[in-house]
Amino acid sequence: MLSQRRADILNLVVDEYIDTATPVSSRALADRHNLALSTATIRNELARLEEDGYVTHPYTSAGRVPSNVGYRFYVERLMEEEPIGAAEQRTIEHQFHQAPPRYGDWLRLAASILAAAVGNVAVVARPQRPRPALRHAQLVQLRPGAALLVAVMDDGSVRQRIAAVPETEGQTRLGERALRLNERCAGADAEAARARAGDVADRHDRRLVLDAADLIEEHAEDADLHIAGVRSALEQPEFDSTDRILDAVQHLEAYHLRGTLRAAGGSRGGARILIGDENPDDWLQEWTVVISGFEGPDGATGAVAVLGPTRMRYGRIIPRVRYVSALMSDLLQEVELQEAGG
Amino acid sequence: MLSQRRADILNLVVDEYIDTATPVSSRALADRHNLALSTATIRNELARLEEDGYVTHPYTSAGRVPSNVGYRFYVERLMEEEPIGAAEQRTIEHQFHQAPPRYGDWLRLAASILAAAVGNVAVVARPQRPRPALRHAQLVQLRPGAALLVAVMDDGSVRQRIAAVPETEGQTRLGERALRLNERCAGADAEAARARAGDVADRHDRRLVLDAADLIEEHAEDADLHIAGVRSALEQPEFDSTDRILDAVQHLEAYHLRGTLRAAGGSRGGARILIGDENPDDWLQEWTVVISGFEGPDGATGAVAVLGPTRMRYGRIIPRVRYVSALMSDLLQEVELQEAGG
DNA sequence: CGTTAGCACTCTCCCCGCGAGAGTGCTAAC
DNA sequence: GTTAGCACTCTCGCGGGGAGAGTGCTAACG
Repeated sequence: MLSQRRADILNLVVDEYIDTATPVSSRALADRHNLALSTATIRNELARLEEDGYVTHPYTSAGRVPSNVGYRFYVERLMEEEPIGAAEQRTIEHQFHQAPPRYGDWLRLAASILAAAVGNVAVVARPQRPRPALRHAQLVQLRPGAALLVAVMDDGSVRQRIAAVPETEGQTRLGERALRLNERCAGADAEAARARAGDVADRHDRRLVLDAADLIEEHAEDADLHIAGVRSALEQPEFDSTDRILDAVQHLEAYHLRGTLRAAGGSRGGARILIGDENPDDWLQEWTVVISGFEGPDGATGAVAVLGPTRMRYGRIIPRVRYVSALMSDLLQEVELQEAGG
Repeated sequence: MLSQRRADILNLVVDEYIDTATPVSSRALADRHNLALSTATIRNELARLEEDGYVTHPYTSAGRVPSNVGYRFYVERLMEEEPIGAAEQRTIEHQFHQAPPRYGDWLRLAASILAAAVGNVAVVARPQRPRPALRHAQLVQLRPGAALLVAVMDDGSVRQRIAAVPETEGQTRLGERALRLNERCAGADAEAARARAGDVADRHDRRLVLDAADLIEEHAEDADLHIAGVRSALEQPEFDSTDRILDAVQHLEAYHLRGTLRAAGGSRGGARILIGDENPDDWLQEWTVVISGFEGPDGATGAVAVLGPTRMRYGRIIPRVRYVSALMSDLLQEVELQEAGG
């Protein structure tokens, strides 16, 4: 285990590096923080820390940079969380309550607020039930033979697919089919719906029941992910080359992030932190993900996450992810509604 | 008007510049295309073209670069459209028919295919009716006092907002309210719904009718825009500095593009082309937008667009935008459905 | 009068070298 | 165990300078 002094030094190294984004020298530590030590002694300690893998050298005779191990230790033992002041809390909550009534916009707003508070990419995933059931289905005719099957789930999520229908039937007949579909499948999860398909005599109706079952089972649209703060994240010095930026841009879109977030999972209440190579994804090897699950209505769970370079302000970001996550839970309990609107 | 020879030279300048992305010299024109002219003569003609505003000089003694006026003339009079070969057509249509059944994925696929074909940003906007009517509404309780109002429109689009409901009512009672809401508003557009609100005695029911009216009126979610090819576009030489890339990234997201596309409008059938400063948006001053509207079912209109630097391969891109747009119309008429799926 | 060769001039781009500066590791003294 | 001193290393920024590409102009040519 690390001696007290060495831990202190590591702490300072990480703090300093997070702040300046340049390798930290023994001189910087001696000057800026009043260690009662000479630079030579500090250098010795730094050498030991490097032996143990907490810091690295980009090249001989540059300062030290924390390693993933160093960050991990920092997050678990050293870091001081930056409290969310009363003013900041008010600001955030105020923004939340100015929310537009549209649900999607509201989630987007949440992402923006968090992104602004932490200066990195923020992601908010719409709460969903693990195994949602069908609330209501609609058929919207596209053209003869094809209709859009729109399914509203009991967690409010919506899924759509193109379904085959008899060529000869117009919207009226399709409406009747939708009615029967609802009678059969309302309240059913995928399994139940599929089980019920067997009893259906009409071939097209059966097909629709199976389509609906598929739809229930499918993952929700990626539109259910809201991303903000990409620009501020990419303005950080780690993204100096265009290649890095383009790589990041490519991965930082809803469609791809879906999988990432699912993999990272949501530890309800707390915040899960994945630093650099702790991430399963290749492209995240130099990123840190801070993620926290929150509770939506009725067993649904959503997630709030921040993504940034491993050199991120952990002490600031972690409590804010937790805070916004908790706020989301709260607001889904007592949503402040503007009485105006019409 | 331009003399034949001068028009020829302009044509070559634009072709060459599109190809190489470097200012075009008189020598390059003389060498690569067999003009029976000396470089000196070409230089004279270039000087005249510059006087008339068709080309510019980045600095004294560099080659010539087409101006917006030059591109405009090129697009209208000079350019040769690059035909879509049988093989390419097959490839594209094949990809389309491999579409996953989910509607959103299908639109996304369309954007990807187009983006791949043109090497630039492609956008596909879901078809929507100009004044949709409510098909069906659902209430999903979030918490006491608040519910998610989900509205499925008759063009298949879906809108959601948070609505106030009586604190004391659970999902069952809300279901009854939803039923009444549907009875009152099914088939109504925003105006009709609002008109009917007056007749509703129950205060909360009335509030819901008005909420529904708002929802009908609102623009659809930005999730209805599908974007692809950002990376390939940003790899082009015009995006050499990180600032340019970040600016582009910031604007190239669904939320912001919505307005842009609406402004550009969709000329059904053909393709509308906005070059550089012909674009209303500030950030598009060095972009060209090629946009084409397509017909969805039942009076709904969608749009297909390509965005790229003004130096884009017009002759390639324009017919492909038209083609994909037409394909979308066609496919919404005779969607090929895989019989498998369950 | 249009076309062309020749030439002087200009501007960019890239490479290179070099010196300043920052930091380390090591050694020897305290 | 701590510290001062020193040699050594590596980066970074700056300026010079030459090569190269291209133009505009002028004068000659058919």
